[in-house]
Amino acid sequence: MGRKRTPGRSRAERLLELVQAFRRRRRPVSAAVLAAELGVSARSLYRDVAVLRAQGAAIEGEAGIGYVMKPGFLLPPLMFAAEEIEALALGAAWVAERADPGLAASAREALARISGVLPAGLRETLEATALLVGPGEKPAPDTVDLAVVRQAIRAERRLSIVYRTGGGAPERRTIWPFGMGFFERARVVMAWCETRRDFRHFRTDRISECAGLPGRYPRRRGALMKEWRGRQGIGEV
Amino acid sequence: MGRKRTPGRSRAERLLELVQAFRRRRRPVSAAVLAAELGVSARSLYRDVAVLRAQGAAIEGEAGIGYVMKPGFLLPPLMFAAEEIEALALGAAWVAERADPGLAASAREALARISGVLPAGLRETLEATALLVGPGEKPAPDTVDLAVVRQAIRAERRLSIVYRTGGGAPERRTIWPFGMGFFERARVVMAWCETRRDFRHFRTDRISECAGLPGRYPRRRGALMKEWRGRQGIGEV
DNA sequence: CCCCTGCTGACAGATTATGTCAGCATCCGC
DNA sequence: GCGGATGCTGACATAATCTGTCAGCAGGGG
Repeated sequence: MGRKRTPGRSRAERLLELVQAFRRRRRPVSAAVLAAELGVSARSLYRDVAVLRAQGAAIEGEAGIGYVMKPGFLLPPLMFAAEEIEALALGAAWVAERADPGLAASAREALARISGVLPAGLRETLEATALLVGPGEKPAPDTVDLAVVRQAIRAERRLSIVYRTGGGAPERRTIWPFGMGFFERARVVMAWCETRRDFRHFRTDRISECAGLPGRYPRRRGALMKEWRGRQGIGEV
Repeated sequence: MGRKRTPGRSRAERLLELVQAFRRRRRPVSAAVLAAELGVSARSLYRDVAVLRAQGAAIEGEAGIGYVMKPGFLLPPLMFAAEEIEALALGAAWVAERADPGLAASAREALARISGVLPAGLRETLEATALLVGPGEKPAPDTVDLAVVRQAIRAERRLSIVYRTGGGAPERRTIWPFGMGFFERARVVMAWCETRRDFRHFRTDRISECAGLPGRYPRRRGALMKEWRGRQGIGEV
């Protein structure tokens, strides 16, 4: 039963305080100490830690030791040359304009995050950027969400897709995706095709279904990429 | 009465999302739009704004207009998501591949700076990015250093260039550059041409000489850009 | 004048947060 | 191995908070 509670600040505020408390320390801290510092019970502190972890904070807890938060939760201040900011803004603008909607949104989101840690002068440069991406023919819209494909690439997971080849009927295939290529008029998934036992490219606008399969594929995607590059006669990037 | 509620994320999470939503925009946004974006009622959004203000966010609301958040909120943004890093990497790769050498180098440099603040996992994502820019026809190389042009744009300085039009002999012109457009097969400087007393585009590969003149041109480049947009029938970005 | 928009108060019901208690697992020093 | 410190989880009951709806006021722009 929640007997003694001092309303105090809101939970959101307390969570931020907890982050600051972690950042202030280098040595491990016990939950009891932090709980006392924030004026809550140890149980609540465990819950708060769980929330921060769910948000992506790398908080490590060891029994008998305490908690340590590794850096990389909040974005630290960043400094760039003006031309570097313009280069980032232009690249993000290109992605926002020519990639699939999910990646486009991510580009805008990333730029917004960077904007949040820039000094005032550079932020103006970013907001008033004069570098524009020219209009042009865009790739046909996709049926499936390419974020699913990218997720599979990152996690090295097999995908089951339904693909319509140039002149044929749709076929179901199982692939090991390891890359995605962005051309001016098309996007392509690079993969090892289990069905064909060879490397294959799949235009994203011809994929009508796409579902991740459980388990990883048995090779590293870096190795697949390297082998594919060799076959393509493309050098290292 | 709270009738239809989708549990969704916690309030703390939503508040951070709201900050990001503000940072993503430069133009005023209405509470209704933000509420829809966050999946919450307008009333709740007003409450959220009140909370952020209490935390020190400079959010300005004007009746009939909407909200604008001024920069300088002490709460830094959260770390990038994996897909955001991929979006940045892809954009930078495009710039590195398709822009002029100076801007390409800046893009790589900017990415290196970002890489420096990433936690290990994200740095791997960045370094082993699976998103590639497809090969394609690149713009013809330039004779002049476009960094000079960009510098002039940033500083709103007049430029003296020698330009070769489609079928004519090279001419010297004085221009007020306010933007640069990156097309698939060409790069273009957008400027007000003093000689022609009108807006003009200049393909960068046809500029054979380029030198900054002292002093600023008498208009703000943002205003020039806006007017040019109006003439082009291009909406706001 | 009308519409859009910010802003506030009230209310009731749903959701969440919290402390207490109890127990298990893990790491360290002894 | 033992004991203490510590992380971690579940259950439970109560208090606090959150939320949407409704209603209304005020300011800005056309």
